[in-house]
Amino acid sequence: MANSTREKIIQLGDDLLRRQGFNAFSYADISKPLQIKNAAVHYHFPSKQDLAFAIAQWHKDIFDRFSQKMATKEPKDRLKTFLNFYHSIYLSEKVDIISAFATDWYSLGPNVQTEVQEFTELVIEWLTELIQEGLDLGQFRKIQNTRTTALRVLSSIFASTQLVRITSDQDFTRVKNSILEELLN
Amino acid sequence: MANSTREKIIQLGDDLLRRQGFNAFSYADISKPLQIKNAAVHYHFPSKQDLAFAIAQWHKDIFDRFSQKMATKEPKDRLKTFLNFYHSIYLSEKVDIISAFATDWYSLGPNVQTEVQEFTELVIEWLTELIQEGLDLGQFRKIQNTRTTALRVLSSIFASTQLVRITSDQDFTRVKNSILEELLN
DNA sequence: TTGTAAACCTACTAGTAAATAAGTAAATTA
DNA sequence: TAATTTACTTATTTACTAGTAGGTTTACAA
Repeated sequence: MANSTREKIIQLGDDLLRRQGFNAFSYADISKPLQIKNAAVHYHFPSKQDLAFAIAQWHKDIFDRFSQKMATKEPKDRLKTFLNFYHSIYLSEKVDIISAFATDWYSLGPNVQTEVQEFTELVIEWLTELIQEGLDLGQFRKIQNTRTTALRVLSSIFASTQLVRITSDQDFTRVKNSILEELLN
Repeated sequence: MANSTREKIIQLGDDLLRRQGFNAFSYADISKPLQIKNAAVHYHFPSKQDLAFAIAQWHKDIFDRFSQKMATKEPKDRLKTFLNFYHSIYLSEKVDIISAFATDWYSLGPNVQTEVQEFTELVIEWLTELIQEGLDLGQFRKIQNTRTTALRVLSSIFASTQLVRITSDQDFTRVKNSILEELLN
């Protein structure tokens, strides 16, 4: 199943969405590299909205597996893994999936928007819990409200994947390290 | 000059770019509301890249006037005005111009990219100086390297204008206040 | 063996995109 | 006043867009 055409379309669609934006790629950009016809993509995803929905779902699944795998690790390491995950994103010239969806927000159908909202809330809550646990264990420093801290960590990381396109690679590492320094005791 | 067709096209183009994205609007979206023909837009901006360039330049000019007007004010007030400026952006359902350009980065021609890079560096340097001054005057708390702090302020604000599209309005205010709290003595 | 459904393909439509050529009216300049 | 430039319009081109109708192959089941 992992290498089914459907899966390949989702992965390539995700790549294009995050590298170029939702309105900047077409079904042809997907069918050509996969060496299938345009209509084959439409067979799996009748409309582009259906594809967007599937991509959102896919990320939900990935994050679910990620958070389950991380559950046993301690907050400090979970945060580091999370930050490193985004580090690898910016290296691939892509932006984070949430910011990608956010910028193309008004091109998305209501069901896609709902799916993205659910996924985002999942990530924020995961981060909030992580920070709370870190505080309880004395690994983190208390700065402000945990959700606010979570939002700022997320914001900084999201924006960084975009900002480095404009400024320099160094700037990402700078921000990443400062988040760690700020939180860690 | 302020209400010339050229100026109107730039302002409407900026609005569309930041609300929908570069690839999500067409010349028709500009010509229709202005009640001119499609070709009239092409007269002023032969290609869409020319329009993007003009929008970038326009923001450079605006920021130039902004920073000149702010020059006499003290760092604390300058920062507050800056944050409030972005608060008004998110209220208008638009995203910041830099993140808008960043997400559509690979749809932009090299000269537009250069212009955006120059503008971004201008803003970062302005913020860096502001923070340094605030530190010298004892208004701000030293957290880390000034450029890093500037990047994090910028990142948080940029991402927030995007994130609030997905989550709630409250989350923006949360982040905005936390930036102030963190910096101010 | 026949039937059926999944996973395609060929061929097409209707609409929209950016861009251009050529013409025109009004204002500006020589 | 004549020539030129500015700011458009009409009309068209080329290319691409998402999406669909209907036919074909393959595999698997009854």
